[in-house]
Amino acid sequence: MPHASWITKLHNLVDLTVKGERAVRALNSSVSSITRHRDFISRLKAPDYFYVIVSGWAARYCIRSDGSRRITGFMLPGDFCGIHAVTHSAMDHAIVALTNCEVAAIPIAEIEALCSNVPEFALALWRAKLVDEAMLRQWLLSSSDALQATARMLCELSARAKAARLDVDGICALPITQEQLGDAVGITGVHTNRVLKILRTEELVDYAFGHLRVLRADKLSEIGQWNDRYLTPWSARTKIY
Amino acid sequence: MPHASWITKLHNLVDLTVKGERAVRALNSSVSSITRHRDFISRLKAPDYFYVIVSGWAARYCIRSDGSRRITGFMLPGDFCGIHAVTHSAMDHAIVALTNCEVAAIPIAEIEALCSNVPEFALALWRAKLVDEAMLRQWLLSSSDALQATARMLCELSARAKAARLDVDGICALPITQEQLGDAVGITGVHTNRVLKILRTEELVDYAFGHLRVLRADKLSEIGQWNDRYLTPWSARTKIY
DNA sequence: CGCCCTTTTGAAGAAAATCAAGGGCAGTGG
DNA sequence: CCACTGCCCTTGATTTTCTTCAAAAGGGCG
Repeated sequence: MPHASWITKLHNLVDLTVKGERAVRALNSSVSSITRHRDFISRLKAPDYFYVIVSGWAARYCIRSDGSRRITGFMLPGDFCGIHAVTHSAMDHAIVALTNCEVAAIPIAEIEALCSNVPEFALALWRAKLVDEAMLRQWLLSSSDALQATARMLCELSARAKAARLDVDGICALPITQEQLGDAVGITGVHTNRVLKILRTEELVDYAFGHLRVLRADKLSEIGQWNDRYLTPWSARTKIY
Repeated sequence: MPHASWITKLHNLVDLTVKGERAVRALNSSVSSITRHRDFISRLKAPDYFYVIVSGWAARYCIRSDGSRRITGFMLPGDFCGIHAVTHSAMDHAIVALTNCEVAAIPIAEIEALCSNVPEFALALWRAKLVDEAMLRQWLLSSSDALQATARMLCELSARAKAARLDVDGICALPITQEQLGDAVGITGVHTNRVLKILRTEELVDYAFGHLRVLRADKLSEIGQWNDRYLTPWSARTKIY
């Protein structure tokens, strides 16, 4: 069960041994296609499987009482979810396919066995969760300033797309609407549009529906008060920050 | 090494067996006193120990480039931290004592051994982390409305204090300033004050420095769009939401 | 072509930040 | 004992930011 992007992700997370990689590839899973806008993990119940995104983009989200939506995390190919299933916990949020997706569903028992037999896999799960959490903290951190929050979001998505090798010549797919981006940043779609206009006219990014190219990574990071440390906190850094 | 509040917390998280509880009590740890406003886990490096709050309040926080602070999580007696140490990861944030605290430092190796020998302890760590993450999502959800966010925060803190048995006759200690509360809610101290005034004049809470009593839990929950599901997602609920 | 979805822009209004100043209370020291 | 100081709470006035409401323009597709 290859799913190259997942293997890439795991290698980014830990030193996956040959034995470990073999065990991951040997997992039973069934891949299904999810159409755009459909939830594949719903709220209030424990998910039935552990899921890995094979292709497409998904998002964690909650609906407010006024009907508005807040996206609390993006999931790219190689990303996985379903820890709630492992801990027999009900979801406090749902996960929706933002684009048409292929997702691999893996039985919980297989994941549990893998955690016991391949220690670095358990470590990978922990690290991935710590990164998820760090991203949430970063989102909270910049949530008070729309320009900063948007710049930060573009930096983060661009970096994650690069890490997942989803970019080609510096251009990465960003198959989401401005409204969806706003739902994640915490601002309205209208305001997202205005903020993106600033970033474009300042020639910091080349953005249009479907793709993103960061033109001035230095400037964009500065505006977004962003750096990539929190995405791989386990890697030794020689740089002084 | 009792630390009753930690045992209580673990029992809230999982069905801790007698053997498991004995193993937890047998842990080696050294308790130290942290004076108010001092960091006991700093940013950019992996913590040296796994920590359990014995008494006092602590908080996870980040500093923005303009010098302002965002609190991204409160820690009450019984709460623990240090997963970054277990995964050999650098912290993306720091943890500060909001009041004078006693914290128990437990060597990482002891925690790792406990995870191997007491399966429900490992599960407890996972569940606690899922709750931390759910809290962050909730904070993000309500971050656009100060009244809602503040009401929600008071609901959450009150519920957590109750769960940790820190309340007496419905009054729980809340030993933090309005500015600290604002740092957590994501608004200025001045605005926090105005919002609290509303909640007080509406007679929803009895709040003053040091203590909180929720007078109208129903109303407060409604304003804060809050319910306690995300705090214990593993417990079967018969209620229909 | 016409429809739907998305983007874009304008104008008015609401929410929160900022700036500024005063007040209460506890601890400190003359 | 009382002035002084520091910290926190409180309130008012002004300004900035973002939302809301509204409308029009672009683009892909049956």
